[in-house]
Amino acid sequence: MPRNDKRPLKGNSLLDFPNDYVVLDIETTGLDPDYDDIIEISAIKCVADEPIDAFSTLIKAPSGVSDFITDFTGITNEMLADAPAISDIFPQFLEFLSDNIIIGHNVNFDVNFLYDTSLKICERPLKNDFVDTMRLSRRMFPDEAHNRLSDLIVRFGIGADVSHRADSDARQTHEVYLHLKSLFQKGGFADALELRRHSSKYLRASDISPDINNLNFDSDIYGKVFCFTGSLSSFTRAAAMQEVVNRGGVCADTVRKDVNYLVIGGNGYKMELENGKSKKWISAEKLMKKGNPISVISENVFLDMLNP
DNA sequence: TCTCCTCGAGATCT
DNA sequence: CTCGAGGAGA
Repeated sequence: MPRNDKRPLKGNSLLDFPNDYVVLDIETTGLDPDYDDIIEISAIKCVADEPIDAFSTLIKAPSGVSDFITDFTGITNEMLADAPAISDIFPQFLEFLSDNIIIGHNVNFDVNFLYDTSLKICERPLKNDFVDTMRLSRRMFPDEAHNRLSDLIVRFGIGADVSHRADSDARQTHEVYLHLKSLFQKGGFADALELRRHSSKYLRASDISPDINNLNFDSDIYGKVFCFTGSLSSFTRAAAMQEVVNRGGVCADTVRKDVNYLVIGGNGYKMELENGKSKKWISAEKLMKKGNPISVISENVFLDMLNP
């Protein structure tokens, strides 16, 4: 079910606070798994939230590290000279990781690197599910502008700065996780872990009633029935419906015999061209052939009707 | 109503 | 990558 063409067997992002897991962090030569290499892995195995084992190693980068990465992490080419190659150390890492849930900050970054490396070195995909402390904190602190690891360690009083070394960052990520878990269990974040499918209500034309006292009955819109298809570029569909009813017009959810105008949204028009006409558009043309006077108009024509 | 799809905006990782 | 808005079909 993972709709991930590039990594079809990648695990799922869990919205949960497990007790047993491996919290980890990696350092790399850059941001792109296709072009960059892992130069450090640190992982802490926890049972009942307590560390019981650890794995940490530097890894020799095939093409070395840039000055930027050395400045950013403190990892130099000299430090990597005696480090094991990825092919020598990765099987041990997979054995350490086993089938544990992975925890990390913006953990998709780490999981994607590890997935590709596992496929390349060990010829098997990394299927572990994972918990992202960034995703959790965004849900628990929706009003905060930023939820970087550096923000969270300050917010929770864990530390003043991140070192950008895997071992230290993994430990701080674990502290962040325990703070998030503790806060969640104290309550007040009831819906933070809920799957969010459709937060917005389906808009019904009948829900729109005039929001002004003086209706403009002089408009061409008065007494006419409108239906919309495609998304509008100038305003939301709700706002467009509001303009109609404020002028004494009526809005319909579907194309019916009594519909006078079908408005094709400007943003939707491109999609209509690519995927063909919408169902509403097609049913409007059928009704027109039967002799029902439905006008199919563009968003711009609709705007002209609003503001003659 | 419910489920599934597409799109754009915004944020984070080294 | 995740999320919200929006659309379509059953």
